[in-house]
Amino acid sequence: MRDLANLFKALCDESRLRILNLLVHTGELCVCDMQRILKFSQPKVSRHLTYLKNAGLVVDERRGMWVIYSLANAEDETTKRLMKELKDIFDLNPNLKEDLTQLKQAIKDGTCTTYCVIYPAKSKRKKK
Amino acid sequence: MRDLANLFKALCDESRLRILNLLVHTGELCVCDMQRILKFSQPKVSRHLTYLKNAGLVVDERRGMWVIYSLANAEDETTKRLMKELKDIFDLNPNLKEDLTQLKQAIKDGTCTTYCVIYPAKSKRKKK
DNA sequence: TAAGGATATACGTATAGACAAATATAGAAA
DNA sequence: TTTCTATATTTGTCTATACGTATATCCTTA
Repeated sequence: MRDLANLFKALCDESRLRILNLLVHTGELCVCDMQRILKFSQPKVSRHLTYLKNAGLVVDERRGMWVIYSLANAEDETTKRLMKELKDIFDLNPNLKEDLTQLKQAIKDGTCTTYCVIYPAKSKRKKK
Repeated sequence: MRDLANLFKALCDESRLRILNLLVHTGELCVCDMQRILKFSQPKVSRHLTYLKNAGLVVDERRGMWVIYSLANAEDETTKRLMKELKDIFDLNPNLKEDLTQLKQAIKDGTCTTYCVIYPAKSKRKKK
């Protein structure tokens, strides 16, 4: 019960929703990419990612110099359902769509570290 | 965007989720019933209901001495989808189920004002 | 009008958490 | 080792909001 409230707590911040939106569409992204795309300060991205990680919504993995965050595989049915719904809800939102435009632009410009430096071979990757 | 975060803000409190759960299953309920079933102080119920009302999730209507709260008909697609999903999510939660047991008990005992005093004729009512 | 029940609001306190700025740490490369 | 880049954490400040207590308001009924 408290779990359910905490799940929504992780979702009740605009910055975290924007981060999740990027991850929903890419699967994974390094911190500095989110920072650049969303124009957040570095500590700001980091703090929100820590929050999402503690809430069990994302996982992180170090890749050399970078830390890659990706969506966690939800363990419980509730989180699973909600995250699935979230995907659709995100697509209804114009502002979130704009963030995705920025993301695509960064990939095209070669300024997206995850796609252009860490994993240059492919733009769609399989999970490890 | 801020709207979406605010929607989740309304859902990120355990007390408000418990209130919504009752409303999801009854359609409508007066303040004093929620207070008794959830064992909340009167100002606590009232404050959370005001919060939910400002968030556009519930509407209120005075019926003589009582104020009846019911679920609002969501105007936007996002809220609509989320509330629909919420219904299923609530049913997965044992604690919320326990609240419903208390509710049914109150109806049986005749201590549920909404069902036994305000609308004694029927236990399932149509909306006004 | 007075009284009482139902509901809302005001106030003070406590806590969570958002932010910026500064600092710390980790890994890569010189 | 030193340096640079990426990321995390600490600190201090500020805001939102949860709570209980006290008080106000609204409506019904005597």
